Amino acid sequence: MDGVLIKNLSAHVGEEVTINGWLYNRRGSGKIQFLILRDGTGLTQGVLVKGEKPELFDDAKKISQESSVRVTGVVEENPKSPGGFELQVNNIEVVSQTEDYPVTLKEHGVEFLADRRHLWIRTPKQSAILRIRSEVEMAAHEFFYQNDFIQADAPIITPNACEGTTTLFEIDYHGDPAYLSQSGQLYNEANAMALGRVYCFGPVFRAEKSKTRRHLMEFWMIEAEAAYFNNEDNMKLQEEMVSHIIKRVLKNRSAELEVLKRDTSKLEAVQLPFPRLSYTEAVELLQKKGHEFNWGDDFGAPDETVISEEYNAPVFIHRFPTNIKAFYMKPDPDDENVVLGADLIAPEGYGEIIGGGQRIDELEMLEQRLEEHQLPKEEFEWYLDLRRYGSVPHSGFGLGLERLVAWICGLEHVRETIPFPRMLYRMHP
RNA sequence: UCCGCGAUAGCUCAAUGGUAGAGCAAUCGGCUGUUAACCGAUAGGUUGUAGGUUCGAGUCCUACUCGCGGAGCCA
Repeated sequence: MDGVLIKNLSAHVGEEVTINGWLYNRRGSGKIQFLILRDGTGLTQGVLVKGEKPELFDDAKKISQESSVRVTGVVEENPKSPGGFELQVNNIEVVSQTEDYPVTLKEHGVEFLADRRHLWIRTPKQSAILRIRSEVEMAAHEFFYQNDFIQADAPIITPNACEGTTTLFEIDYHGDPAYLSQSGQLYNEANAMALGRVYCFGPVFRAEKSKTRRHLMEFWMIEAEAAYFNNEDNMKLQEEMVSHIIKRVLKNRSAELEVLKRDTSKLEAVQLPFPRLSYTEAVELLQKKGHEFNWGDDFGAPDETVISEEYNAPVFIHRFPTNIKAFYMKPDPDDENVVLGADLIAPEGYGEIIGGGQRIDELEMLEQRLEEHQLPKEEFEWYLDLRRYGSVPHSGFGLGLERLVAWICGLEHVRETIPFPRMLYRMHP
């Protein structure tokens, strides 16, 4: 493919180049027109003057919104053009003419856009979000590699529930029931005993009928697990990762954050270390602020928002009551009523973005927990083997990619952070 | 699953129980530096579905469908 990407136009001033893209919009008067072009890397404009090329000028007038075009012209610097550079057009090849494009540049409602998600993602705001999502993903991979983690992906089809609590999507596995994974954690633990420090990154599925701005039925989770890490090591790893991701997005995606009108001072304010609050301290904070809350209850979304508003960085809440957490969470030796785990709550009311903790490494205690949670022991024999053969203290966490991206982008809803969201009552297109 | 709100032109929205309208998009025309360009004209409707109240229903009532927001659960 010949051509230059719009984001690289600044390196070609004075040269004739070809942009391979689509007609985003057209403006102009009777004698001059501006073709606003997009190619996925940005926007620029092609300029046509009637007096110079009357035939090309008239042909260009017939090109409709979102037609695919290859536009050739000479690059000039111009502050009035989107991106600061424009093309003095010499030739246009219409690759495909579009008829009746449904998504206009004016206002649309959520339902209309969601039904046309495959076209909605072409708009500047949506493509900016998706570029930031990609940047977050790359930053996470980069962070893990810099810290000697190996990517070891977990299976998506699983024979049983990971934690036995959440509702699962059931599938027919050649006659046997199987389930779409809600977490790669148990497999991560096995991989960590083999490779030391591992992470997996993939889609997970929750069939629960959650209907809020923070929930998807299918979402992407970055999960890490490290042998010989205690809960403190684990929290340190998490805050360094989140900090690394934010720094890289600020550095490489400032143009996209600007398209989203994101107040980046909120992101720049995030400093290490993140504040740490025990569950008990968090309960006291809520009570002090006049909220009714009893020790032993789990936090709801409004409670998380109240706590997060106290800080301008994500905040860890650690040592939750043992009986509201998953079966594999290790009790604190100093207080068996609480576990060595922590949730990371994002600022500005975005809620929990990470859940993690130290895992039970003693065989007997884990067997007892499986029984208490009424989980089928035979399905977990392989998991118990990890405690039989060379068990070590280990910790890990899972980060919800969409919630992190929603916070970084300052979005109202996680549905815009993934190209094709799967939500309660909506899985088209 | 529960609570609340909504559905009118392609889109975004108006319309005291009394002739369904505007902006944008579309189509046609005008305009030599536009920035969701602008200006003029044309066309565009079984008011989500079914029933009810009324002389008369977009408007009031009932049911249903679909959507949105929130709760719970979680990331």
